[in-house]
Amino acid sequence: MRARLLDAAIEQFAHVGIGATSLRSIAGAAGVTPAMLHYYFGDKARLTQALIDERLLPVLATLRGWLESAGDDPLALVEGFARGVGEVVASHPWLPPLWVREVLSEGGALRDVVFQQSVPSLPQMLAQRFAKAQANGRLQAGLDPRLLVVSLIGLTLFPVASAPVWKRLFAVDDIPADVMLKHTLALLGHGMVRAEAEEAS
Amino acid sequence: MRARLLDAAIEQFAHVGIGATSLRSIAGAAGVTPAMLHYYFGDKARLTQALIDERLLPVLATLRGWLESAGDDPLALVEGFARGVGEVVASHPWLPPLWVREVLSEGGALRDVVFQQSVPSLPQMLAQRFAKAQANGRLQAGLDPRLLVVSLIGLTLFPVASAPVWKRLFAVDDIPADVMLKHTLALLGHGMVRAEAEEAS
DNA sequence: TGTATATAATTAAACAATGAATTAATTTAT
DNA sequence: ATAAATTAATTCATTGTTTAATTATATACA
Repeated sequence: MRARLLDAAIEQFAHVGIGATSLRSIAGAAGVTPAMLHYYFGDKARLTQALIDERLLPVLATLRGWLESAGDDPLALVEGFARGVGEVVASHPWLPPLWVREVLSEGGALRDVVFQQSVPSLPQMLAQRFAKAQANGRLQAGLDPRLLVVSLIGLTLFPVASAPVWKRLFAVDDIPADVMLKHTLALLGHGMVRAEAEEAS
Repeated sequence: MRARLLDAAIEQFAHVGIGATSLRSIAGAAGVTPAMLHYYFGDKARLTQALIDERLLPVLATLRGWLESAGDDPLALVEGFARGVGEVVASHPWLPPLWVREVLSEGGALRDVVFQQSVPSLPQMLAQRFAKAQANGRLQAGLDPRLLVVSLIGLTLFPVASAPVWKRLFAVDDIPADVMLKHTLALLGHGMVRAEAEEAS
């Protein structure tokens, strides 16, 4: 039941936002009484924290693991990232909307929490690894590593029939492009906002 | 006062979401009593509708106007788009977060309303115009117009010191890069989601 | 010009509905 | 029979909404 409550909660949090979600509707979606939420989590804040600890952070750790185990071959890196994002999004459909609403957005309720727990910025990691690959000569000189990241995103958005190489890299099985889109946008946004903030300080 | 209420409302709607914003906090931010909202708008739904009609749609029309008057010279098109987005975002800082939260996001409260009113997808318009420019021979063959759109976004996100031409195109005066980012993400997301939906049908 | 009067703008107060949070009682499982 | 799980019922704060009363603003008239 605890798990079902977490399921219902994260689904609604992602769909309409944390602030706009009532404990009643969460309990209702799980088919139980609102008192169950108090029984298992205490209050809304601790429910949210449980969601972060038990659902959000593990997923981010998974994505990070993909990057860390990808070596520094740029093509493997890109493919691993695309595939990893695709699989994660396919199995956790709540991630993109939740990320956009509550982490990426200004005033998002999870923004500080997620950032404080030193979740690494995935796009930043990607960019660093591309830079490293370039330093190792595995990336043709003159191609800015950052442009690679950009292309990664762009080619996730557009089905580019005229670029077969890229298309092969981004043929992430049967995951719809718009799902890929939303998640990639969210990830990108996350990293960019942080990068800007760090640059300013 | 009506205008000040709209200001306060759109600011909070953008910042914490429509569902999570109370009429009391809107009135409080405007320094008046909640009854003023009833006096001017009736209820929350009509307040939201007024916000759409009087604030959101005019801004979108402005952006569309820039595109329509840009001709089909690709460089002018890109520059005009970047400048237009920059100016709009600078004068309407609530647009990016509101767009991400309530239009782009699944379950966003403004999603259906905005789409129903046949707001044109800016990225789609951009892509079409690039295609036209390419057909007219003004764009070097082999460069997919869609990639241009992607690069436009990418170069808005990353300060690409190694690509002076692009950098010149995107030197949008003193508009911070992260502001450009958020809005571009939002615009992009809007267009992409619609494009995918139309492709599927 | 000054004053009365009507209209607009604003507040104060209150209502019903919903929300979060808690407690005690009841069921279910072990 | 003991503990865990679940519900019913309750409390208190907040929200959306409305009404009546009050203040300001404009308009008309002497």
